[in-house]
Amino acid sequence: MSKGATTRERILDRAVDLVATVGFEGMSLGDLAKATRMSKSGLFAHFESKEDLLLGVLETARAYFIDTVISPALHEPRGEPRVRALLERWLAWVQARESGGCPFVAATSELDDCPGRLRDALVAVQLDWIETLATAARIAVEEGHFRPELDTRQLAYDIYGISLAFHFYHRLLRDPEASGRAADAFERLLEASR
Amino acid sequence: MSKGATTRERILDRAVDLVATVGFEGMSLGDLAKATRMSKSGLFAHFESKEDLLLGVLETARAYFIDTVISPALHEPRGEPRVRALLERWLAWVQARESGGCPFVAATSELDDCPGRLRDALVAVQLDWIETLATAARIAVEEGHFRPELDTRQLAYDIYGISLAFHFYHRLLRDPEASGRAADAFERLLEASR
DNA sequence: GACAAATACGACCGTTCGTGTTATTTTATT
DNA sequence: AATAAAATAACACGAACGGTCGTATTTGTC
Repeated sequence: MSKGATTRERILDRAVDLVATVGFEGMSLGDLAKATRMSKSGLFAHFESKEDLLLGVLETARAYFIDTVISPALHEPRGEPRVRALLERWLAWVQARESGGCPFVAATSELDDCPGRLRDALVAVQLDWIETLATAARIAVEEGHFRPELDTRQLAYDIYGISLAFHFYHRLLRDPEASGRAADAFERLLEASR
Repeated sequence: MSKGATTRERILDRAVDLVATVGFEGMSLGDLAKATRMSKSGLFAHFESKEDLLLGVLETARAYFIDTVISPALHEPRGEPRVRALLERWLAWVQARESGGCPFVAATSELDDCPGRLRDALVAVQLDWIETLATAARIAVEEGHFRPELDTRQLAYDIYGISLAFHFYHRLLRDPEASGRAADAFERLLEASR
């Protein structure tokens, strides 16, 4: 891989963390230059615009999310264990990124009213995640772990809600019981799905 | 009331909408001046700093939230009807603010990592809301609508999750079924609480 | 080691940021 | 109608913004 591509990746890696902390709008090229110890112009030469950079950030975060949340969960046995792994990995993903939390959650509030490629990319990521949850639930129905008439898309919604509530309790309220609350809600949800 | 105080309120009213759309960091004094058709300096004379202005925005939004969500719900009969009213009014509150959604949700992602008076004020608002939910649930237990051993703080968490999932489905994904999903989840939650 | 290409740099553009200071207009009181 | 006070505007400031440009430095190839 060329040196340029390596640098570009290094920039994007740093940018993912920065964006999660200060948001998409909040990250300036100057900040990112400082964080990567490059000059602003040298850094910017790797991208054709700031939007292009931010799209790169989103794509990098997406790849990282797939690696740390989705792929490992897909190696769990089909059915309920896989559904369980998806939520648990997501909670761990939020807790691991101690500063900033989930970059997609952070991005949502700033982008939900800003039409554009960036918003489209974010919607795609979120729909994909919800689809992953629903599919895992459908497999759990096929495996006989869940009731046959279960509305799997509704289950995806429910899990999504548990996740978001955890994110807010944990990161804004700093509630030490956040993960306990999430676990409690999730277990009742699984119970009701069987 | 003096003219100055009137103007200050007018500014804050406009600022609440603007903040919900572009976020706390995203709203500049220039934007707000344009929106209120005032000069930047004439506007700024009503506040001693931008943080002071933003605190005013938060307080204004809080008062508005109490008027449109909490107070009407508290006029509903004690017990389950009141719990139901709280969620329904919250969903309506999000849908009514077509641009920006709930300003508190918008503010959370930007402020959860920024210690300061602004964050403290936001946490207070959210804790107050959660406490309101939990109290309404506790009353429903007293009234015999809900099971005596129900964990009412957990119920508040669950409702919080349903609300947030609605916010994201509705505003980011523009899912027309968002409110149906929320209603479905809520009815099951109530059922399980009886 | 020479040379072209890739990469990074410092300086700088016009604009906007938050925030002062000063002047002008509007309002309230006599 | 005159005047004091309050409210608004005009203007300037230094810093930071996204972005450009010409130049220097590094890199890979012969």
